[in-house]
Amino acid sequence: MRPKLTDVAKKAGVSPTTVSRVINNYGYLSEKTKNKVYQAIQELNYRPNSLARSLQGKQTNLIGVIVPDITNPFFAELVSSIEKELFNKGYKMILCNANYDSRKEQEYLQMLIANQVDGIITGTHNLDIEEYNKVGLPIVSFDRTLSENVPIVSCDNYQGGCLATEELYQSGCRHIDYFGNPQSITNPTNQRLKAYEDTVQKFGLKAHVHAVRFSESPTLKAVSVRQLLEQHTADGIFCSDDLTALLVLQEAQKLNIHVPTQLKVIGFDGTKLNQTYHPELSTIVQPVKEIAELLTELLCKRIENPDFKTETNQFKLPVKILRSKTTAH
Amino acid sequence: MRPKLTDVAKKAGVSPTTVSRVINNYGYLSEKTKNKVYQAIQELNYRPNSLARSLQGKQTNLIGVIVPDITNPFFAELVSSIEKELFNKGYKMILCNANYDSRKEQEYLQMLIANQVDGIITGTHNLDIEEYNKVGLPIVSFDRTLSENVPIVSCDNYQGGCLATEELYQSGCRHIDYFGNPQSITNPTNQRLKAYEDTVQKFGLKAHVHAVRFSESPTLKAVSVRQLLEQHTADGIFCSDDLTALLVLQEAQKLNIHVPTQLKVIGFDGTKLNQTYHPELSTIVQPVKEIAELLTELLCKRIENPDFKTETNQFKLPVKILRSKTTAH
DNA sequence: CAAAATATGTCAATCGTTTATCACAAAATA
DNA sequence: TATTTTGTGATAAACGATTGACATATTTTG
Repeated sequence: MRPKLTDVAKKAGVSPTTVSRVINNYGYLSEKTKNKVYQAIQELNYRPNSLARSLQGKQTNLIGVIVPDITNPFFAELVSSIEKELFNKGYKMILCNANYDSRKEQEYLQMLIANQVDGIITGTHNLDIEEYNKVGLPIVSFDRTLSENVPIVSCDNYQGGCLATEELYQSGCRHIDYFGNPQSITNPTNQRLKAYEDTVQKFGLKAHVHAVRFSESPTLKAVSVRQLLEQHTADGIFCSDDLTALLVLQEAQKLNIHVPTQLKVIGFDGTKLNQTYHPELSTIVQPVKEIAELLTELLCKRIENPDFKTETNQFKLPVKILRSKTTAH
Repeated sequence: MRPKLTDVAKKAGVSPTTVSRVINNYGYLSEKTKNKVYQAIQELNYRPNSLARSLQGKQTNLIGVIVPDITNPFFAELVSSIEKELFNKGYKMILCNANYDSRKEQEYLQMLIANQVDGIITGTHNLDIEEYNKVGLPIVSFDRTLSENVPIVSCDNYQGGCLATEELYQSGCRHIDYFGNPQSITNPTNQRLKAYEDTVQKFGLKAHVHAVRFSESPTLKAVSVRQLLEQHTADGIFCSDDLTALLVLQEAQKLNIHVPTQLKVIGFDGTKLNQTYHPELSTIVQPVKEIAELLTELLCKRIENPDFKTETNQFKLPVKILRSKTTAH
């Protein structure tokens, strides 16, 4: 049996009240008793039962983090950054992999509530916004519009879309295709598409939009990509994420379409992983660290003060373009 | 304020005891009252407070998962598989990114205990084994030796090492180098090295072992790799993980060393990510799904029955070789 | 119709900790 | 010396749910 507060009291030869006072550091305490208690805690390897503390009114220091897919390097890096931030602030993370499955997301949401998490960071949503409104907990969201009063952090998707499209144009492309995950209009990542459309129009070009679902298997995605490449119509492709861009590069190579001379490609996300293992890929780099910092910052503010409000609930962080070989001219 | 059991009772017009009976499904209950209660639960969006339940003696259904680095695709896939398994069994995961930092690992361990997790899966350890013995909770380990009575699951690292080395030899390599993360002898992944040494010896070749730390930055790793390649001594390299193998391929290309004609390369891990985006890389594929299944299976057995024992505490799962272009001849 | 089974309620203890209140020292200050 | 400050203990009520003991209906069965 795990030692409890009364065991520590007995060991230290003081009252339970005193032990609690030492742990929570309030009231009058002499150095001597403090040390006695600390020593007893050490010897028994005692840790206060979080459940009991939290039940009594203290925070749980648990944060629920919901993402669609942790095996996607972008989310892995985001989660890693969030975890770092949370850890430094004394919070622990319950990771929920929703897998683009609304039932799972719903179950996780209920579980997080039941486990009395102090707050939730969500980077996915396939649920009715209503479900999130019912939660009654501090929430912040990454790249998803949930509700009026849920802060939403994202990179400047529109700016990224412009930069990417312009890069292709300036590298000489005149028939620029868009490959991307089809999204609802309210989804901020949809701004990448919007920016693409606006930008090609600005240059007097036509938009060619192709939907490729994230959730689809890479094999399936590859087939769609291949079909498109076989038409040999595009001289530039803007992919809404790097993994799709890599697929395009792969299929292009198989079809002996030379990049960047015959076809230029640019992606989106710019994970460290890709920067290291695919430095040739031009891409739009999301400021993952800054996103994680802002998400946790906003959430913690809300936890400390539930009435915490900012003028706006939309936070767009600037992206950077990484020009490399796949858009060289 | 979140509704509680008594609120549900009031709403349904029954006693708190009855509500509890409905939730926990025991004693005599009429369909009518059950429905009344269910409806009240629905209307109030009530969830029993996990903290209170667990404090009362029920399980927390929380499992701590400790890994060194979630941004490493291998661990991302492992964590993803573990999460799937746990979710299906009704458990939730607290993800701990230890970052090769023993202080952080220690803090996380304490936190998991304080949060009364039902069990721990650990895939890293930089702590004294003693720390883990003190835990007094069901633990299972991936690829790390913790203690006599902690089950340890890993792929058959030795078999993998043999397969990899043999593959290089059979593809014609006669000067085979080993690039890997230096490990303590007790670490099961060290068996990859052992297998390499045994196998080259079997073929009458000399072993050439080069240490490259996982925890080092890719840039630093790349430098070591480059230095080695510049010597142009090896005609085959066995890397103890795929990421290092990719680095070797990259540096080889920069130095105009052609793979596989001048140099053959084989990695280890075989993540889905690499299989998709680097199908050219020959590698040893770890059975991630099976590892995750076994880990959770063993842990759950221990949770249900703390005295659960198996004849052995070492579980080695067979690996598969994936022959591809980087070892073609 | 009596006995058993079914259905619900009341009450209280429990889990481990926090925290307020009251009490009573001993030490420091006026 | 009288008073305040400081240090400690004892006691009890929370937090929200579970569960056992017991009482009391109502319904079903023999």
